[in-house]
Amino acid sequence: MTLDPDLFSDCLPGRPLIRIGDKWTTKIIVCLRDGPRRFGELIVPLRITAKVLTESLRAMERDGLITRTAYDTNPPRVEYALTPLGRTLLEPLAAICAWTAAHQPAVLEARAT
Amino acid sequence: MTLDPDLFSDCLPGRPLIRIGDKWTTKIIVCLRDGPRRFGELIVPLRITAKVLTESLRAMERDGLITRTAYDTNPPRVEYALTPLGRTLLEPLAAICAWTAAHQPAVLEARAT
DNA sequence: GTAGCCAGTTTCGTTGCGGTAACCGGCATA
DNA sequence: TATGCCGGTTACCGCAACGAAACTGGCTAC
Repeated sequence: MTLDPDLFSDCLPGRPLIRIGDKWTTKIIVCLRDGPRRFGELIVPLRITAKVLTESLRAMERDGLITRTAYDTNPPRVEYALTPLGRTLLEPLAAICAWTAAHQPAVLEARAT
Repeated sequence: MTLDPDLFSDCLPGRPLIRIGDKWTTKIIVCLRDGPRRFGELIVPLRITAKVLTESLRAMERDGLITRTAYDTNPPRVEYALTPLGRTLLEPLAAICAWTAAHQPAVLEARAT
């Protein structure tokens, strides 16, 4: 019982990470890695529904991870882009991706036995 | 529409990561960082219920991340420990923790405005 | 005038994670 | 006899994430 009950207070909040634990945030960030993208350019490769994509984008905008830019053209054109803050997430995300690529087979094998 | 629809197939499976997206796995791994721990030594600092802890431990055992060792004593004594595979998760997890420690204030500030 | 494009919104329903509370079985102590 | 400890199990429940489908609105092209 030697563990500090608040061991995680500054490192692992309620959820493992702000919006990193959910299904879509990480994928959206990876998708915006190479520059701004339009709504329709996110919805197709992510295979996400419009409603869930909108919700995710709004939440990430609130958190300062992305920006939303609407152009007053026709048909409407909206671009989403990573903020500098959002861009800082690419590095730890890459560490996670590397771990998955390296060890997922081992996990799947363990799960099978 | 230039993105490969299978962009994430080898990097970000259905969930962001095997059992990394959920609420407890990361905390359990951090908790076992310094050596084996008993059931009761996990349940107290994690502030988790017995049912959810049992479920999480079983799942992590299936995935080969931890081992469960039951000693035939009285009262019963069960120890959980990280496997070498589970231990490899500490490094990417540290990257996430570092990001959170560095940028969580910025996120909270963005959320407030 | 009708059809299509883009970026949504709305409604409704499903699923699954996590939580609460009660209970169990073997042993030890009072 | 009963009470407590340890490591669970079981039944039930609520909520938030997720999804499918239909609809909107402004503009353009046919």
